[in-house]
Amino acid sequence: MADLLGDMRRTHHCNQLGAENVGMEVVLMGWVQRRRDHGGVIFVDLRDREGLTQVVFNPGVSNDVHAKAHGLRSEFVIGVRGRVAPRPDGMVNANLTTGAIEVMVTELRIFNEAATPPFLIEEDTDVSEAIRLTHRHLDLRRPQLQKNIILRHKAAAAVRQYLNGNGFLDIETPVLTRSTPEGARDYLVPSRVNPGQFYALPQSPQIFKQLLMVAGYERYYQIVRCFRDEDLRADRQPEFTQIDMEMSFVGEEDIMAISEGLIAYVFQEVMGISQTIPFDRLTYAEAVDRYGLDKPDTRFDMELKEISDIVEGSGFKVFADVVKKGGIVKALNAKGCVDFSRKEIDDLTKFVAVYKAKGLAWIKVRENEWQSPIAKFFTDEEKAKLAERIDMQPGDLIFFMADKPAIANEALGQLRNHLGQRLNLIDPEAFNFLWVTHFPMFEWDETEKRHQALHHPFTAPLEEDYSLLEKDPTAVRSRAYDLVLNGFEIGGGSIRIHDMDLQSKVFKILGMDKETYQGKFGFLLDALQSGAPPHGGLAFGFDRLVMLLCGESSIRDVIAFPKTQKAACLLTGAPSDASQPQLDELSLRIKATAKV
RNA sequence: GGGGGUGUAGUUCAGUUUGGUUAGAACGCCGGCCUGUCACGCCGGAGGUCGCGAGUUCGAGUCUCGUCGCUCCCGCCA
Repeated sequence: MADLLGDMRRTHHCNQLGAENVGMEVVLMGWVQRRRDHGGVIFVDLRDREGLTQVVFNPGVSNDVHAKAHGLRSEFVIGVRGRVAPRPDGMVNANLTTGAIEVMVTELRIFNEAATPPFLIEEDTDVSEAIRLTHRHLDLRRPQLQKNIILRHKAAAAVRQYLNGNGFLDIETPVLTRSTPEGARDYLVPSRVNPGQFYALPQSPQIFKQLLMVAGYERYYQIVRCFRDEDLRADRQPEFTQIDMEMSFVGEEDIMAISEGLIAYVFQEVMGISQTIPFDRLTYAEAVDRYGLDKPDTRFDMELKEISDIVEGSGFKVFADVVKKGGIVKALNAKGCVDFSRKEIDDLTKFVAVYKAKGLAWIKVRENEWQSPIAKFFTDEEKAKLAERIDMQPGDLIFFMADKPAIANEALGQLRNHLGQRLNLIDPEAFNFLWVTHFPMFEWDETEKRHQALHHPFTAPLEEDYSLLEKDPTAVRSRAYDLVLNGFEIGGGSIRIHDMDLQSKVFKILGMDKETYQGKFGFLLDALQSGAPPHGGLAFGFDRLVMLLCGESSIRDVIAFPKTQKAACLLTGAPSDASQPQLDELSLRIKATAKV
């Protein structure tokens, strides 16, 4: 039978007591981390969310209490009353904040016993993630996870504090909303009172925050849950949290400045480290040119060099033909890697094949010669130009990629990241921020034979590119910007279109006729005609940001109750079947093929 | 939708290459001893549908086929 709390009340937490408390009578409560029973004296490490304190049961103090302590097991929930005593000489535990003292227990209450946990509740648990997620309430007891979740709270608190102080209003937007055709797959919720119709869960509050600007609220923010029914990744969950912001009467500079201030504040409050602002900037074109990716990891150099102009007339047909067909040839200098084995290079070739690259040419730069299957195809002049462009030095290993620009850049950019890690070029303590600006407005979708918005359809085009909207949409640059941290996109936003005619034109370029866009976005177009101020905003991926702050490699480690790769919750068993009466009420029928 | 990895005791793994008696280890758990440990120590013990289902075989943890879970990646994610 479990003891009741009664009049026992905690006086301190388990990371609080030190030499200055010696002699004090205290009450601690928490979980039994470990029991070390010496037959006589029994030591228990008592754990609460703040830390550990060693409590001591000595038969010399109380025989009854000592006998009761003999039955303690891992994860029992107890309260102890006792006197703080200094550890005997030589018994101080320097690894423990409270290691100078211990609590000599005079009263023990066992509030609850606990089944033997399926894994040890400790810092470095080696247990599979499936088991951790199935017993998430136990996993969440681990110090590492508690630290992450507490840090997440602190980050959210700092965000609110900063934005509140800068005139932003926290305004809630609907979770049951309308499906929008562009973008990710929606999560749908059937409407009982409107049979056959569905709400969609928001992929982001995009349109609502724009409507709030039209409505005159000027500065809005929300730490808000968003939903996308797409396949998962280590940094992607079906429901995730955004710091969503929007401002009126501003341009890019204003939003970037507020964002930098926000990030710097969060880093100062949460991590106690200051960030240099403003952050560096690159245009999309420059980022792709130098790093191959639109979210480059700028913690290390090793930039890509385009060599199309040097090799287009060369005797190496593979390169020359690619350039002739509109492709590019780029090089990556892996400094000092000349001794990579044939197998290592083969493995890297397989690595880039994942990104559709057809091959990976290479040159090993030795003291007096190039060791390479392709060196023989180049003239001395071409060799000299290559050596200069790529900064070849003896000891270098040069990789070449020739392909369509999108493939060559992506594959070589990913190879750059891969080598950066493998060659330990990355300072794991560093936080490198980078704005990427001037994204293209549209990209051509070959399968659907139409233009797609790269960002979203409400993003404003760059004014100087207006003239290109009709004749060459893919050349139009947008007023969109992403914030990149250590190679992760942690935020993105844009200046929005606040003019009805321009918005209609963009819808048309996206392949919608007037009837279609009036039907889907008529309410937005109406709003734009009713006094819409110039406005723009940004949304941060809060989970990713916290993941990087915590030094974790998966957002599941900074979300209290995450889902698996199949979008299931192993703890609750969601998703689950609906009963026939529920389905009937919603006018739904399950296809026979959906059931196994 | 596709590719890779993985699944054996409560947990982490070995055993699978080359099918062969009672499937091992560590930690955890249970019992005993132990008054200064903090990964306590010592002695003893319990614990396994080898993910699931078919098949091949005298015999399957091991081979074949299917299927499911977890995970990483590609596609997808405006």
